[in-house]
Amino acid sequence: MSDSKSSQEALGSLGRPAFYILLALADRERHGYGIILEIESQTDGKVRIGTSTLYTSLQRLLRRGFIEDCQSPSPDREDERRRYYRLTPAGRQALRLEAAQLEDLARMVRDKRILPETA
Amino acid sequence: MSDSKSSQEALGSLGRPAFYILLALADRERHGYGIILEIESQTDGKVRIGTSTLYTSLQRLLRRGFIEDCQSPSPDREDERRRYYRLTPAGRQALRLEAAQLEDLARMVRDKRILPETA
DNA sequence: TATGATATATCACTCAGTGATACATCATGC
DNA sequence: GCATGATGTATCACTGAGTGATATATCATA
Repeated sequence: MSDSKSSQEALGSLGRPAFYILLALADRERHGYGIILEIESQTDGKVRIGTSTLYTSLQRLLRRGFIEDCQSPSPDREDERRRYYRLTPAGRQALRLEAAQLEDLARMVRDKRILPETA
Repeated sequence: MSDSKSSQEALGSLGRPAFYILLALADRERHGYGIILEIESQTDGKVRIGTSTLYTSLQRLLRRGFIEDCQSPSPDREDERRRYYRLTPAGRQALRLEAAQLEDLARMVRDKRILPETA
């Protein structure tokens, strides 16, 4: 094999659940359970993240520096159990990168005419 | 947790490399190395699948019944080393499903205005 | 007949996703 | 007061996907 040097990787390291999570945090900070509900809402109930997926993903995203803990947006009258997360600049950057790749991919799909209708 | 019954899953089981592979096989049968080149070509060299990723993915896709072996499209003057693959109906179905999910995701990205430009 | 591109394959490792499970707290009705 | 269901966070153990490294064979060519 030649593998033209720096091949092997370059595929974007975010899994789908992780991507949904970052996307849910794109516009504002949210707490874990709120992320689940946001994803469910945004996808008309089609995508449901389980709690194990959510919290293990959150851990990994924290470790990678893509998200960070933050204060509740409304500190008064707040549920004490909640833990809030927001995107870091690195996380936003990663999300942009993934989003761009996704757009490319969606374009490829359209070009290959896989779907009956794409309009 | 309540988890509203049939949660936990529903996320589409195809990883990105696997998706690229199925997409490369959407219009015609190809051999392994040809799939690598097709992906590289379709993405302007941005996405490069390594051989280990390719062949282990092909094995899994065979096992899942998403692709199958087939004859060379031009049996005369053919490289004996090549092994050709094509989509099965199940594979095409899986690809359509993934593609539809991808379109939804791309739409969500556009709605959230993650990218500076989407037009 | 050496070389580089083409071609397939496996191993071992890592990491992400996930079902099962546990447990705490909030809001509500009885 | 207290049971209940929704809300909320967390961990364990398992599976499965992706991948760098490596090996090997054949093709085209110079």
